[in-house]
Amino acid sequence: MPRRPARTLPDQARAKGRRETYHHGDLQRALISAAIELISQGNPEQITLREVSRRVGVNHRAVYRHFADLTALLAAVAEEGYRQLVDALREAVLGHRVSAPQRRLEALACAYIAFALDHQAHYRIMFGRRLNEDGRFPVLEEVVKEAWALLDAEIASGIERGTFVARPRRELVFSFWSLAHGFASLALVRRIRVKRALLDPYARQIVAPFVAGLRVR
Amino acid sequence: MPRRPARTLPDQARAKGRRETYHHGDLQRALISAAIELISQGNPEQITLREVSRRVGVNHRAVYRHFADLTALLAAVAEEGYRQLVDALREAVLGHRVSAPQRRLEALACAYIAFALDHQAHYRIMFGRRLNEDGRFPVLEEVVKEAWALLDAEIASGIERGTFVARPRRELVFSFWSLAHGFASLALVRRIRVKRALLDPYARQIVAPFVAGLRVR
DNA sequence: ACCTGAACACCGTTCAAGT
DNA sequence: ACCTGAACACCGTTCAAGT
Repeated sequence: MPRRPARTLPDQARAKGRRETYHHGDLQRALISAAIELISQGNPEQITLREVSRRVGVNHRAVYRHFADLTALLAAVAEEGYRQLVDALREAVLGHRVSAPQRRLEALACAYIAFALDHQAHYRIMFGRRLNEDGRFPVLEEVVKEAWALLDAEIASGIERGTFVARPRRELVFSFWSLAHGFASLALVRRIRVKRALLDPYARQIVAPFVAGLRVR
Repeated sequence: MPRRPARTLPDQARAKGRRETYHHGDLQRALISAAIELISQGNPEQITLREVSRRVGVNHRAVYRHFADLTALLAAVAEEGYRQLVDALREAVLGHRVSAPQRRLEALACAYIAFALDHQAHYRIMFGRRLNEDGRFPVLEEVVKEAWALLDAEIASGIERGTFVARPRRELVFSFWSLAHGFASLALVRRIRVKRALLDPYARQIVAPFVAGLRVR
């Protein structure tokens, strides 16, 4: 458990020996981190305002300084998750710069699904509920678009090379995303049972018909 | 709101003019129906033991006669959902008895996705959480297998006809299911925005690369 | 500006009873 | 057998205050 940084406690407070629960760091950041740590081995439902603030060491009311409500905190957690996902996907593409478009798509699918399985609760927060129902979290939408752009670039380059069929990219990206997300999501609820060690070959098999269908004939 | 069947109220109770909240019908069935009705226009989270029992007109403790806990009620709701899904899928296949295997798969995908969109909260209960973590609901697993069997039969017949590649059915079924579930699930959280009226052509486009990839070359 | 404390209206679940 | 009622330990959120 990360200790509160003993930074700028008001002198009065320190003198009185009280206010030990004041945070005075980046409380917003601390709350998000605590929430993510809280679910690192567990369920999304474990994120409650009260538990998270307890972990950070502040009154549960303090959360409302930085988040309008529980949904806002969850949106911030989701946002951070999408950022991590984008990083993971980017790394996967970078590791396959010289591969054929088909292999690159497979690598992308593997990275995507591995992320979901390795961050189960986090992934479920990212995709389990409509968090942005009223359009309150535009930044969240931005980060999602980054992930989208990554997939889109792969499809685009495959089409450009003449390897993939020249269907509208939008369709193909959604199709690929549905496939990867569907597999990940079914694996998370154990409708598909996969051993983590065998994930890569399994994921490749699942993606295979789609990738084959992309080939120009 | 369905009224309690005025059946076998104990005479004493009737005489005293109390016990009006006794149910004395098929309370189990009534609770499941009330739960499903409760979410027919709304979120899965609206199902609470207290609200459901309120709707049926019994004390919230009465639920525990028929369900071990909230999860057990949700499992029953999910079970009923899978039954309805199987019916919808079966109807779709029956409507396309004479079509080519590719068209039949497309029809199946459309029916699947339409079900998810038309029963959003119900679908999210079916696929949103691991309900059967401890293997407590074997019947639930049975119904899921029925859905599986339907998809499997389609793939099998396509392979048998020599239309689909002879890959292991397990792989192909999971791949198809991932695609359909992924699309449905992304549509539910609005990561994919589809107008309900345009669902069928849209779904067909999403499934197209997969179906193309199934073709023997 | 930032945090607290008490209060409100909800939960699921347990225990001990009523008919 | 079946249902109730009070109690417990949780929630998210609101209001009014403290420093």
